[in-house]
Amino acid sequence: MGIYEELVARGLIAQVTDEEQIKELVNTGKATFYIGFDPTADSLHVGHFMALCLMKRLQMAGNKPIALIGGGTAMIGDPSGRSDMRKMMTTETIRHNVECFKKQISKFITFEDDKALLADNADWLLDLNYMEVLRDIGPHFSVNRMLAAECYKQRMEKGLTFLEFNYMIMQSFDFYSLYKRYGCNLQFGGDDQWSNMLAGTELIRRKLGKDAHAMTIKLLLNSEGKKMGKTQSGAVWLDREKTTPYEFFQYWRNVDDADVIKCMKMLTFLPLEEIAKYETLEGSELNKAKEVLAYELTALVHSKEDADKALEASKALFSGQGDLENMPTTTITDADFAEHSTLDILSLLTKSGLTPSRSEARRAVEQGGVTVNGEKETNAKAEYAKEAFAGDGIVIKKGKKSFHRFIL
RNA sequence: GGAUGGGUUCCCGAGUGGCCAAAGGGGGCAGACUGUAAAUCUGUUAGCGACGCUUUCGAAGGUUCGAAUCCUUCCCCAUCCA
Repeated sequence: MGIYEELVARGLIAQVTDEEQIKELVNTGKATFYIGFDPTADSLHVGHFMALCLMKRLQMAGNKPIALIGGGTAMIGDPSGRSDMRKMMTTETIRHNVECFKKQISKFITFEDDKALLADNADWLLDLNYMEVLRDIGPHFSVNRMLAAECYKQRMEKGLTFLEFNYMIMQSFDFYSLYKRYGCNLQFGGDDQWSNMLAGTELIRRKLGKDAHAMTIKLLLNSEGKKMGKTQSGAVWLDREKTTPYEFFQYWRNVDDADVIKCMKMLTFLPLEEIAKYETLEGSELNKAKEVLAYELTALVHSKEDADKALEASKALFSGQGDLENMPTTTITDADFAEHSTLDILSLLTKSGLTPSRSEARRAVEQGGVTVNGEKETNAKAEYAKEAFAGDGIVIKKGKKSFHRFIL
């Protein structure tokens, strides 16, 4: 089975420009391909992770990846599939984000021995001359066709600015530039990028008379058709400062039954034969698969140690085995007792981040959602003296899944 | 530039002088049921020293005992016209 067939079997491929040619290119390791990442935040998230995995898979099959950071395109903001305009980012923010991206990407892809390239489209986009671009590239884009593109559909109702309208042209120009510079002949991207990517292959054909290809990755959607990797508090980040390994682990441990196998196929490097075994599991048995999924991903994104710790902690919390060491913990200091000799439960809940405000903490307590050391606590005025934190400390549980430990 | 309709809480969307911290839905959180799943039902969903107080309805002023609601100016968005 070639790498292309494996990608298909994993359900990663959504659309391709020319299946036969791409298969040939990729299976023989002759592809020089790129995936673009727009630095819209200071950390990559799960969506990027899938793209990075894909790069890695293809790299292992002998192809050469180019990770393109959109330091230039981020100045515009991709309107694809969005119903409102992105916030314009300052140049400083973009520069900062680019640095963060570079660091994270290098963790996944080997850049040694020229096996991969890291590029930033700011290098060629920022110095463009407007008139030259208009005359050089402009004639090759039909506004009629652009407006018909799927990616602008949603914006036709709400309004689309000229700034964002240009995104497609810039992305096409990227592909064209990479083709000329590095012989990049294949572009990967999320399925929402399809229109932009096609425009790129077209530009290359028109300008250079050469064939380049595009291939989109299925977006990681859950069974309800929503993008995965999002929680109500934001994205699931790959940066441990923004999403702790434990939270990351828990996110995957808690996916829907219907999504486990799909996630395994798309995100992990487990052999397909092994995944097939999990596929036969049913009902509560699927929890095993979820545990494996969470473990594998945590190990990939963070480290094996982090995965072990997260697994330990989750066992300690949910099945009463394992030890407390790896649970999210806050150390209480004397300063915390400076004003009063005791700490009340609402302070503990907010201090730990279990609740965002004291009001919400109060609600949680009064509704019976909080336990302290395994005992339900419904008194919002409960207080704890310093001695209570001695030894193993105090474990506060909010709801079924959030825990926090306090020690001295 | 002109005309018209708009900007309400996390989102959508009611509300057109006091009964409004603001209907309803979505989402979130919690409880019951479960398998750390889904579905369902129930409660809850601005903040705080909490049967009271403070801040909120695009922004700033004003009228009024009292404003999300009325007036003025400004900003922004959509549609049509130019």
